[in-house]
Amino acid sequence: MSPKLIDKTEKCNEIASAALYLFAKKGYAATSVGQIAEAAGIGKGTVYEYFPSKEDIFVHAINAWMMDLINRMVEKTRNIENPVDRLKAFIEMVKDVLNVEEPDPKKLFADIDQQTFMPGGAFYKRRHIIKDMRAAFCDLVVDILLDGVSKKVFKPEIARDVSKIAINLLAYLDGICMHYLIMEEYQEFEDQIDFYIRGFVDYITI
Amino acid sequence: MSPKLIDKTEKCNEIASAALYLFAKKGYAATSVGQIAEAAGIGKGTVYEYFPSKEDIFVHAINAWMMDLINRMVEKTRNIENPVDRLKAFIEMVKDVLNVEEPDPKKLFADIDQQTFMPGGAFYKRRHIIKDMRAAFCDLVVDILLDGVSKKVFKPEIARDVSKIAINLLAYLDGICMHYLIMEEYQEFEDQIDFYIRGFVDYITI
DNA sequence: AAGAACCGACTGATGGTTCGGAAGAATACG
DNA sequence: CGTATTCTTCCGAACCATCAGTCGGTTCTT
Repeated sequence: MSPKLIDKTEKCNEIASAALYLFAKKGYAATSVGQIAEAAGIGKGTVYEYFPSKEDIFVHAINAWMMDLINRMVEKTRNIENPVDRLKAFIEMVKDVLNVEEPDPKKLFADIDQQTFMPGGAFYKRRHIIKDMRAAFCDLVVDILLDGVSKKVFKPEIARDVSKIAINLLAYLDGICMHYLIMEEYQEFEDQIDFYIRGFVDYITI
Repeated sequence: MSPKLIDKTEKCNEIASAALYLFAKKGYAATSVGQIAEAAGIGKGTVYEYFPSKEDIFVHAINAWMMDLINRMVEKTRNIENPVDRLKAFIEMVKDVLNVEEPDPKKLFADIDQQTFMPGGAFYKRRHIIKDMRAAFCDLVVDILLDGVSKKVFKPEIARDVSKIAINLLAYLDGICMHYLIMEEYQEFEDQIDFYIRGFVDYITI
């Protein structure tokens, strides 16, 4: 009637986790379902007991990865009292994400864009997932900024445009990270961010 | 001895141009060599008389596209006297690029990143092409800024950090364009840029 | 007639998805 | 207690579709 019961959710996570590692290592297209199965220690057919398609594995894996990322960022910056330090800690985390070697995050980013923009891509009809992720990052920055305003460290007038400012800061970080990933000069990358953030902090602090 | 002579270069450009249209419409992976041949009005085998591989078609097509883009930008901004207007004209062109409908540029950008970051990608071992393109854009911005300094419209002290400033501006534009492409809200996009540029111009003008 | 230009059928490899059935565990029954 | 039954879980061989790239031959120009 009801033999061997398995925690489907847990197994899904295991498969997605193994898959994420491969996606980050070789890219989505170059990773076959057979390799995912092998990495997860199961048979190819079994994968399809837990996911209807390769695309769904990607969506699940990326979703978990991004959620984890944003959670860690919120956690790490939550208890920093000084708003300027908190902002800088956030930026430091953004920089750190890029320097993970083994499962290479830049491949994940490239694949996410690909799957978001191409018709038929895994995220093409689930763009809301990507949008929600961006919104979560934006919320964190807004929170840091408003915290600074309430502590009388940042100018009160930035509260009015706080979401514009947050989006612009995130856009800059996005762009400069991309610049670094292409140009591959870490020192320049750090200098650029320092230069920018100095101006930014000057602009928002009282 | 020397029969039918064809302008190889010209034919290469024709094929690449037909290919670019398809790449921008359906993406690199979803475009087959057969479709490129059909679009160019030739047979599949003929394509291989002009290009050794599909990847080379992509490199050639993207190269031509980016060159044309940068040339048009230089051309359009060359004769604007007022440095602030010139800067704004440049930004206007960047915005315009995103709004080309038919051969969708965002798919090209996604494919370029893909082919640059993935081992074995068309640009993976030719990253210098992408780097050079970015450098060309940077040069244009630097030129605009220094022109403004020499015309006593922009602060003289920005000359020292002019290349840092240019890269940061381009990074911001990159990032905010990506933001727009994902979020798909044009009004917000324009407001964000306006907001940023107002601050930027304030910061650099005397 | 020589060689440049062209062509599309063919090849070979790849990889997502399906499927028929094996292995195993809980229950039902004799 | 042992056997049959039933349903879950697992599996990898086989199926199928898709192309990038090749090749042998045709057409065209000089």
